[in-house]
Amino acid sequence: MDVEKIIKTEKKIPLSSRTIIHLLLVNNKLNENITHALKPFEVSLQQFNVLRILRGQQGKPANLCTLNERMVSKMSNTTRLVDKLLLKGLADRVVCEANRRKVEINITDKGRTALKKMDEVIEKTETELLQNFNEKDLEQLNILLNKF
Amino acid sequence: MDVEKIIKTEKKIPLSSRTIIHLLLVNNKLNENITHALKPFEVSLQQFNVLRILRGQQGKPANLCTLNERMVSKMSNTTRLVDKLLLKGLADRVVCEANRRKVEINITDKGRTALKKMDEVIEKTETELLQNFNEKDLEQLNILLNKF
DNA sequence: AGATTACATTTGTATATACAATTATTGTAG
DNA sequence: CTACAATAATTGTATATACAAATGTAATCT
Repeated sequence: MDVEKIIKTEKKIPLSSRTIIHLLLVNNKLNENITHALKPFEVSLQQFNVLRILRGQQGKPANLCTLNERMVSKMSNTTRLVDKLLLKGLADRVVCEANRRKVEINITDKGRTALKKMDEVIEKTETELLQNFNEKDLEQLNILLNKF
Repeated sequence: MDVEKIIKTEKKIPLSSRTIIHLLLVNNKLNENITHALKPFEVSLQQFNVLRILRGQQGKPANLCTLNERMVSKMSNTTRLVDKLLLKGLADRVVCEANRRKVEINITDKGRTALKKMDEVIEKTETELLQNFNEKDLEQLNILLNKF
C-alpha cells in the first residue's frame, strides 16, 4: 500500500500526517473486504459484531447497555441495529422481568448457525488481509497500536 | 489502547483477529477525534479532504473524477459532497466549456481561509493522537502498514 | 406518599453513504 | 451522418449513522 500513489500526490507528506492517512486507508480496505465477505449473509459489520457478542454471552442474555459497552465501534443507536437482527430471525428480544427498563437479547439457533458460516469467511478474509504479515510483524504492529 | 479491556472480553483472541480489531478501534478513535476537531467548522472529514485536494490543485480546477481518484476514502457520491461545499461557499462549480460532460470545481477564497484554520486544529489533533509515538515508531508503523 | 433524579431504551430528525439507474455529452465505427 | 459505445456527472432509493429529545421504569430523598 503506497500512500502517495493511492492519493496521487507527488508532494512529500509529513510523517505524522502520512501515518494518519495510512491508517485511514488501511481501515477503508478492512471495511471494504469485511463488508464484502459478509454481503452474502446480508448483515453489516456492526450486526456481525453484535451477533458475536451475543454468542459470547453463553446463555446469559445481553441488554443494550452491555452490547454498547462491548461493541468495537460504539453506536448511538443499538436498538435499531438489534431490530435488523430480529427481522432476520438471528436474535430475539424480551423485556427483562426483573427490571422492566431493560431488555434481554439472545442469539437464536438460526443466528448461531449463520454466525458459524460467517466465522469461516471472516477468518478467510482476515488471512487474506494479513497475508504479507508474519507472526513477528503482527506482534510488532499490535505493540505499536497500543500506543494509541 | 488495551483491546481486551475495551471490548470487555476475558477470552484470548487469536493474533490475526486481534490485529484487525485493534486497527478498527484505532480508526474509530481517529475518526472521532478528527470529526470532533472539525465540528466548529461544520465540515465532515470527507469535505475537509476534498477541500485539501482542491487547494492542492494550485489554480487548476478539479473535476469529480479527479476528486474521486485522490480522495482517501472513495465515495459513491461526490456530487452531493461538493454540493455541501458550494452551499457553504467554500467551493464553486462551473460546467467545463471544453468538455461539457465535465465540471470544474475550485476552492474559493473563503474556502482557503477556512481551510487554513482547519489545518491548525487538524495538526494539533494529529499531534495529540500520536503523542506516544517517536520518530522511529512512526517509521516502523508506516513500514508495517505498507504490508496491506 | 409525592416529587425528583437516574437509568435503559426508543423514537424523531437530519445527515451520510452505498448502489443502481438515469441524463447529458462526446467519441467512434460503419 | 447515424447508431452505438464510452465518459462524466447527477438523481433516486434504501440503508446507516449521529445526536437530541422523549418515553417508561426504578430508585432515592424529604
